[in-house]
Amino acid sequence: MTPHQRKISATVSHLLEWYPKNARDLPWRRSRDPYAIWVSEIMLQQTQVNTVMPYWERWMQALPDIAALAKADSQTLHKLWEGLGYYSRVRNLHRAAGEIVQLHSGRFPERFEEILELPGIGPYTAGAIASIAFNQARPILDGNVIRVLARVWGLGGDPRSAVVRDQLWQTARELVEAASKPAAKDQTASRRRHCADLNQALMELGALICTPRQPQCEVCPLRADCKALLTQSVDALPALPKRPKTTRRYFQAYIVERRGKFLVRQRGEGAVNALLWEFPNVETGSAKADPREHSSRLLGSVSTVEPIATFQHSITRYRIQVQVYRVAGVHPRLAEGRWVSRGELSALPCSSAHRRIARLAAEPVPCRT
DNA sequence: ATCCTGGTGC
DNA sequence: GCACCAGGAT
Repeated sequence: MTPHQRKISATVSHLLEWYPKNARDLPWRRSRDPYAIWVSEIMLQQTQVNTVMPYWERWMQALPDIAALAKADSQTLHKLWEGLGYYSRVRNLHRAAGEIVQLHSGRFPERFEEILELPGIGPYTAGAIASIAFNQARPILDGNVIRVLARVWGLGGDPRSAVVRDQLWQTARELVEAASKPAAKDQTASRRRHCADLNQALMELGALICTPRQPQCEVCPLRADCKALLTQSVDALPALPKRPKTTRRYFQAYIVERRGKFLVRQRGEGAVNALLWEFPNVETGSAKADPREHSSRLLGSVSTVEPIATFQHSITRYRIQVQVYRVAGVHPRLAEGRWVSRGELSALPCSSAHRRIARLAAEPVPCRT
């Protein structure tokens, strides 16, 4: 046995020992249903556990199986996803459910290659489903696992470079394959879900102990195996490249209310936040752009334009300032969009920013003094 | 306030 | 190699 193989095997033992005692009791971990695990993995892409939990519960309640998802309409799905962001994920879930019904008789495929074919499922998610739902020896590599492996093996260099990325995948593969083979010293009945547990342990360790900042190396199950700890380079690993600087952008949004109804419009298929509903808005060049000029250009004609609020939000690398105005005197014939009641508005799927504007719209018009 | 985080698809 | 979103940590 080479030193490398010994390290792989020690890491597997330590992780499998640690995981059952330290894993969080997350709702999707109580399920073996590949559908439930798939939904959780898609939600967990780019989104944190605490955010996902209520969404997953609601989703599973509303759409308990693949057939229910396949039959659901786009508006229901977007409403269930509202606020999670990256809305292409929900469209891909729907398309994939359709493919599973058509191509796999409604049963979630078990072969890795077939899982990987489904829309919205890449190498990470396919590995996660194969290992967690079906206990197959498939590696996973997400941000958490990259951090753990880069530190334990002391891998410098950009983890996104081909060389380091291949090293990381190879290590992840060796770990899960080692977990899949019964160890000489431990052949009790407890050896069963070891591929599932090993992969989840890697992620859980990254989430709870081997964190980006202030990792808890003192209590880490891999502290005896960790190269970075030995060489005091934990804080320097993984060596991620700096993110590009954020760009400031400025938007104005208009609350147009007439006879208790609000003017809203639906975003196009190819746009950011595709198919979501929004208040009329324009991107301007600066925070000082004239709201009267921009709103009348967008809405035909306006009488009064009153500032309501300003807030910030972020999409990808953009830092966006939204100035919200209440606009009166809009000709319903000139303004494009749909007029909806307060109740209808709350039923339409919106991005977080426009849901926020909807809350402002619901507030009573402030009295002028 | 200012920093940081994250898989897939094109 | 970039676009996609909404947060959390400090």
